[in-house]
Amino acid sequence: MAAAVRVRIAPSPTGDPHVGTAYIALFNYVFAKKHAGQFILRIEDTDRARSTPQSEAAILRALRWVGLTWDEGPDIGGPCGPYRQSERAAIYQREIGTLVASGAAYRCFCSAERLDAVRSEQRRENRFVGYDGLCRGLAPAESEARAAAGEPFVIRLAMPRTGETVFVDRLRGEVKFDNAQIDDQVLVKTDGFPTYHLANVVDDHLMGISHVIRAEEWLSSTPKHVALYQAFGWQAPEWIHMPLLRNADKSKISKRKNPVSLDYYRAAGFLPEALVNYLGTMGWSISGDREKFTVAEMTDAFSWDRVSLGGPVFDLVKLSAMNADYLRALSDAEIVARLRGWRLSDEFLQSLVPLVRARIARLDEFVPMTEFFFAGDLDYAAVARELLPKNRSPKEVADILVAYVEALDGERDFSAVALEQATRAFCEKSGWTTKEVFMLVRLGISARKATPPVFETLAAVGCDLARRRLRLCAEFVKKLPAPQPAPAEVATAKDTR
RNA sequence: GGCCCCAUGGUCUAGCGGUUAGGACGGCGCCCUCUCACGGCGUAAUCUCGGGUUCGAUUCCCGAUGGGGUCACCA
Repeated sequence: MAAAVRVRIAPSPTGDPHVGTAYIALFNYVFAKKHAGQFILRIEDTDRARSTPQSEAAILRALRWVGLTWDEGPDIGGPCGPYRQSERAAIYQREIGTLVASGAAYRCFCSAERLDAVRSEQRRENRFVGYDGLCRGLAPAESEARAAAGEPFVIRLAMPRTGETVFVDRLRGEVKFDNAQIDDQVLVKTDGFPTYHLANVVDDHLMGISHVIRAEEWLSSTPKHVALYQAFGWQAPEWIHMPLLRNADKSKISKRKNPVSLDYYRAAGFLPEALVNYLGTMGWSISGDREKFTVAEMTDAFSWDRVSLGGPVFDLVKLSAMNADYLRALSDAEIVARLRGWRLSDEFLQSLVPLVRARIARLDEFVPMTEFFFAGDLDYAAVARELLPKNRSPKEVADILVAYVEALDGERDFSAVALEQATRAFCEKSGWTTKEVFMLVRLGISARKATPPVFETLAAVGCDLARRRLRLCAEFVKKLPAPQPAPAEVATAKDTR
């Protein structure tokens, strides 16, 4: 008598659609389908400073692109809506009320300064770092009075101070935490919005989530969630923490060391079915000698017993090889259709025409002139000389390129006008001349010293490909030999290598 | 640093007490071939270490080491 399976993916719309979201979504999706359950999409936008509707839209689009469609979600509704946490404020308010009333949670009036001071002292003394519980002893009447008087406060969970919290992770077995090691987590922020911990638990319960399948980074906050379920008197779901995708150096996958946006993979010409297959081989195997499978085949064969917990390194080379397999299996006509759905669309070609029409004398010049708009990674060897402006070292150039990419990360508007404005601001801040930076950007995104205007070009290349190329370009520059130092310096340099 | 998780070639993995430790990517070599690629064949490369348990440990237990995560009014 297996209970109904209801699982969810709960992304936070605060940036690009993340490959890790697709990874976790895949396992949720497959598990749901395996057990004829529901796969739910819930948008966790309680960080009102960072959440954006554009990001939410991008996440939905990307998840659809990889084919992981949901049974309930903010766009299609369902019996447990709304599916966007920002629209569920009344629910959290109601639920936290019961916790405050029962004493399982309490108001905390401590200032950020005081919390900082407490924490830094704890850190200095190498002790457990967490809230010291000052406001926990406040008399209910005083707490009420101060709140009524308009004093700002957060609401914290009153964690049990003794004993231990034990829960079962489906993949690891029993995991135990000493309660004294668990912080009195903030559940409601000063702005009245719930934190992840509260909203997540309340929604999972109200939406009937049976299995929480999420990334391992959540493992150490699970005892807080377990404590919350206990405080509410609710039955906790089953916990399943998937291993984290890793960079080549084994650290948690990150945009500094790996393309991480699903939009990049689409723009770079990966097929969604290949990407999703590859993600299915991260920490999971269908059998000993097979690694190519569809989502449907993965569903048929799925079992948690086939999960391995060592954090898998995400390898673009291996992904590309798998992508090649999928590509070759397509018919000629299908490949043409894919190309048209990618960049060889009328729409994209038309967007390029204004950039080149004044620069071409014959049609045949269009292709060579626009070649880099249709490429993935570029080779900078031919422009190596140009990449080092006068009096700039390889390291300086590499650093400025990386700084520029990071500045671009905050850019929501990727139009030529906005990009020019942002880039000029960047130059002002960094002290580099626009002449230097504009040329470096041009070289980075095109590997050419002559192109249509940089910002139009940048906008057309697109932010995902552009970021990838600029980072690669930075790496290329870093390896360039430094310009010839003055002879005197050579004579005295002894620690060159 | 405290707490928690993890550990098979460079990478993804199979293995669930006795195997010549299997497959894939990548590397190298050969074949195919007008070139390149595809394809085929071959090859080098792995059980982190130390204790147990056992007739026997890659496999089970403990410890060490190493790696990772987490310690926010971000998720």
